[in-house]
Amino acid sequence: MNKRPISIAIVAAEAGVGVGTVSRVLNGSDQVSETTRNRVLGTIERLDYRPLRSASSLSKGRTDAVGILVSVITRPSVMARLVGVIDVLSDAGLDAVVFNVENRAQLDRHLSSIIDQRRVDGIISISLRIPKERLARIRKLDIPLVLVDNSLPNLPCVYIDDVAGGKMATEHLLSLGHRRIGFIGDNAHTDLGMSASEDRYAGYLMALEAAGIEPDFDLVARGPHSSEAAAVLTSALFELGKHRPTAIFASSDTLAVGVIKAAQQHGHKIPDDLAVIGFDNLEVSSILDISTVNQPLLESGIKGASKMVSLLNGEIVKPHREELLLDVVPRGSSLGIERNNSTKLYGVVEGPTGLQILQGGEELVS
Amino acid sequence: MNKRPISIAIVAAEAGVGVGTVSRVLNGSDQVSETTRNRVLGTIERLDYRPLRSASSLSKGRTDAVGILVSVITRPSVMARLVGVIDVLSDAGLDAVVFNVENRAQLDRHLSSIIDQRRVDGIISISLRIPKERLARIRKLDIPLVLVDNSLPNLPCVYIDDVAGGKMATEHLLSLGHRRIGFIGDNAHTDLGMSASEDRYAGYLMALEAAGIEPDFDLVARGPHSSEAAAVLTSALFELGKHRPTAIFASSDTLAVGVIKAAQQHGHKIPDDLAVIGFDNLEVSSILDISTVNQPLLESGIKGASKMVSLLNGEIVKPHREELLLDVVPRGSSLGIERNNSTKLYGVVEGPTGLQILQGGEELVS
DNA sequence: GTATCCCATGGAACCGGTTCCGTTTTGGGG
DNA sequence: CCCCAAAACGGAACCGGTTCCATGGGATAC
Repeated sequence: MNKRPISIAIVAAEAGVGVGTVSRVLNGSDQVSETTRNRVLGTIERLDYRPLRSASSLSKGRTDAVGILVSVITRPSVMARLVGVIDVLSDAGLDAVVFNVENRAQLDRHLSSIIDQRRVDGIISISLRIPKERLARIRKLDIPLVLVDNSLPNLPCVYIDDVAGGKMATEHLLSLGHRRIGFIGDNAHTDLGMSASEDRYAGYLMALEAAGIEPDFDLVARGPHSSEAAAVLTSALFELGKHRPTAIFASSDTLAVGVIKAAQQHGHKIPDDLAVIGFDNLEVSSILDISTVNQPLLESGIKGASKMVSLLNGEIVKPHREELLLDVVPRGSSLGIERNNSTKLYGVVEGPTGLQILQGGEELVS
Repeated sequence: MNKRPISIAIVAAEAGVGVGTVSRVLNGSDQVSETTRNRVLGTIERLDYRPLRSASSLSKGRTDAVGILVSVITRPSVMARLVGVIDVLSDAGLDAVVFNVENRAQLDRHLSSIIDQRRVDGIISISLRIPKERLARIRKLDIPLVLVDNSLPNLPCVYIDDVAGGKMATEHLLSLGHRRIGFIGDNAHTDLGMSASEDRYAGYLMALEAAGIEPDFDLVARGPHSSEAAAVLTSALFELGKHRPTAIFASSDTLAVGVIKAAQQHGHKIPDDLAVIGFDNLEVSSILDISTVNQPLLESGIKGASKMVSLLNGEIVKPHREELLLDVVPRGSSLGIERNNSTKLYGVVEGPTGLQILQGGEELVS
């Protein structure tokens, strides 16, 4: 066995051509005659040769990889965006290098190593705010940067209007006649600049003001981004007795789940005793029939990554800054109408051992 | 401004030393005198120089990156493992290149490009079976491979015994007196070789047999891995009337959620009319008080990535193959005991605008 | 038949580090 | 003060592609 992997020089020698010609064939140059091309391709095939990534990176001056900065990756909303990003990059032949960021120090460290070592051609930041000084450096070095779920002037980004979304959610509860509306949100995350929850809170206040309702801060609570925390906070709100809220806007579906859980534990009926609306339209909200504000999560990732691909190809990014639209999805947790949310047409058939639902275009496996 | 980025030659010239010396300083060789080292470090600092990743990759013959093959990434269980992997790699200074695989063709394409272009130093496969022919190639090229949530002879891997887990879950229901126990699982995913659901089904059959119960295939149902599908299948099982199951083992918590949802829609009380146990111990099962079989998800990722780091450092991987332990987590969906699952000691305090739960070591933000 | 042009091609230089080898410097003992 | 081994160091060769430039040959034009 030949220990040393096959290099372009070996291919060239074997095919009886120069290295330049092999390189041109590899990169689809039209400066190669049909016969030569075929001979080289044949040799490549025969030797099972693949060019080494790092070598071509060095000479081409680019890595064909994109760095993805992600905050608390476990959140379903973040996940969905990430999947969209990865799929698009993958289709474009770009490596997706994922950096999980949990605090400011990590963000700095990752950014510095990414930028300075130029291990990637571009950076996609999901739900994270890039510190100003880093931003300046990125700009100076001309490294493409796309923001997903975030917005900054003069940068390609995909974002939503969280303030408007918070307003929509609150207005939905107002339209149902509620006047004592609580808010449960995340702790302000100044560290990484994730301000969605606070922005939605701002929208909540705006909606109340527009309705001529004085905000009651006893109905406002914040905690960690978890259902458990939301449940504890909701329980605390129930201790207000007669002054407790008749509806709650949770700044994310994850929190809404906790709110509902707490209400049930206290013996309160949803939505009669307490109406609830969340945010994000996660899978869980559909399953548990929770009203929510839908935002296109997967789409945000897809569009963000597409912008990156365009940037790297030197194309003009069509909508440089793109705002995705929100819409209220009213469900049982606020309307009280029993919805049949198994709307998908699932065909149940008899399988070899028990019932079975076949998946799209899939054959029954015996 | 100097357009061209700073290279090691510039640093060497500036510091009045040879490139070799700068390189030695960068790589922490002890063949450099203290004074020279300091001078070089000073110059590096002053010029803000960072070695180019692709250049050092080429000459060192390694990329300092690890490829992560992931199946349907959106599943919370897969996610958790992925997070564990990324965090460990990141701490070890390795790039995490994520490849999302949705079908066999994609798996092949990714594997081929990863392997042949040597874009990564090692491969971690999460919940995926690597085709035999690829495996042979990986072995021949001596590319480190670690399996997470999967097991193959002679390969470092972290896995669980799904059969035993299925048995444990079923035994839990049996111990509560149930005799008509249903099973709801995933469609066999022969494409990517994800067999967890089928393995758990095997354990289910074993437990029944051990208890002297003839399996009733009318109580078995499979479909896509979603709550909605599970709900539909559960509804179908309810149509059996008197012969319907009194308990259901769902091969994942995601499915268990659908089972419970369907039972509630049909007016059946959990667990009195129907006991349910899931698998994975996802966050959702804790929130919804669903009994489950706990498996260490995050840990599997951490351990798998640690093995990879050891392999790349040329160290011996301590437990070459590692089986993680499972345990039944009984909750309200089978026991019917109202559990207070807000066991965490959350301290609710008065914030500037409303109630607030402070997070670990975090300051109150004003 | 010859001049002209262009297409196809070979190969050297280059990308920016690492490493090895040969040379210089250092330090300590005689 | 000299000698020698060991430490420190400089720099060429190298990793494996890409690209540019020079060259050769064939086709076209005259």
